[in-house]
Amino acid sequence: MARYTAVKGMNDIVPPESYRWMRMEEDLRLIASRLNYEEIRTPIVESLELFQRGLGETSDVVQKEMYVFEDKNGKRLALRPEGTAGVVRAFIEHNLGIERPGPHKFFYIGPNFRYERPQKGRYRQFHQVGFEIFGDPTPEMDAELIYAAMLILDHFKVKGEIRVNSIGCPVCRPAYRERLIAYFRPKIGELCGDCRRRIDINPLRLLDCKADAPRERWSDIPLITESLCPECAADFERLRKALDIFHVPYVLDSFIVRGLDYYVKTAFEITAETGGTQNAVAGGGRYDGLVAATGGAAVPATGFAAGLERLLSVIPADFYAPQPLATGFALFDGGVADLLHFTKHLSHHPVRFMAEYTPRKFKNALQKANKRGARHLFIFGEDEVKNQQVLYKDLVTGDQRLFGQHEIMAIVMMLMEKEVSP
RNA sequence: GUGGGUGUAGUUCAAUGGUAGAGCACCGGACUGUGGCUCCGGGCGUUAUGGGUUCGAGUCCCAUUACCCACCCCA
Repeated sequence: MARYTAVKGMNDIVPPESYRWMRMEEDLRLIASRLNYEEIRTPIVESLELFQRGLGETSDVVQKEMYVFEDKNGKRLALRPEGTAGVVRAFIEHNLGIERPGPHKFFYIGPNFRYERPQKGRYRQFHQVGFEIFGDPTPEMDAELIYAAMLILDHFKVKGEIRVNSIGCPVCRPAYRERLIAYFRPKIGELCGDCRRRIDINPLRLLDCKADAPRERWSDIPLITESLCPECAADFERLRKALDIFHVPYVLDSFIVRGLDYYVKTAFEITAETGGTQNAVAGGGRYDGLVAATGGAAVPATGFAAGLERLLSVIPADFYAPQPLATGFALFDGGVADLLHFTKHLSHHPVRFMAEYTPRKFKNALQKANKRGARHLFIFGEDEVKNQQVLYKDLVTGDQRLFGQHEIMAIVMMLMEKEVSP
């Protein structure tokens, strides 16, 4: 019989890697909570229309990357390809903007799905953490958001580059769009096939085409930052001042664009050495029009998402050291009951412990403990059981001592002390 | 959707076209309650699948498939 395998592009997360995931997610939730972002959990399935509206009909995600299906009623549904649309829907549906005063800060963590060809750092099921702020129009809030992204990077000891841009608004972007088309039209013969197609659909995307590498080839490409309307230009200035106050190290990059239609003004991206070409670890910006476009009030919004696979790939390998393992063995049948009691008592304390109830010879217990990578060994042999004691051995230092079987607190204290200063 | 690379034991890898192997891991045993050993024993694996060439294919050719990498796109 053929063995079952995971679906292409969808990966199991198994030990020991799953431990790093658990810890990373714990830390992300903690950081979010401290900055007063509240968690919001939305379904993985939404109506197809929500994404079509929100992300824009011309985006690649909507056009060819979504998992779309019908339920038994014929309703068109989709696996979420990103997190923002669902959060916006929930924000509107539950009147979260009305019952409490803004600004409203939310975060989410979870899987997203896109039907793309997998490669390093890109999977069909991938995971994101996202931060979203509703009800605040200020570029200062954008700056605070970028600062939060920076805090996350710093926390995980990740060296990333923060690149910032303004991509204008419905007032000034159309004019820039025309300038760009006018600039590239005469050069159309020099462009790659994709860009020839894109020039009328989404000319902004020509800017980050890797095949054409426009920024190296032409030095006089019109820049969005030179075409901003007075309001966008002023906001961009305020953004930069606020970032300076936060001491966020950033570089201006006029070639940053966003793949999804809902973004305006502030746009930013964080790249890091992920080992592949997929080096964008996080990205986001302002999306003032999305809430209204989704059927809510005219609520300004800003946010970003970070890819967890990519984030984890740049977190130093030794960032999370597993808690030292303690292990217990009985040396004869009469020790098993005591070992069971010991397991039960230790389970109430924050120590990582596992027992094995097949009696072993002392030597074999040592070998087994070593192979398992345990630091601490507890032995229930004939002498110990007779005296209601347990033998403890530190497998690293070789030290050993006897404890009374009921001295659980003393044992726990010792284990925790060793954890702090080995 | 388009390219390129790679598929041999759980794993890492061998095997000039001529009998499919090793290390590690794993399981069992020996070694009287003190170490990461040592020794002994344990693997017929449709060499990814299906065709073809050949006296003979893990090896060469074709197709399929899976994985990886890249394009594309993005987190």
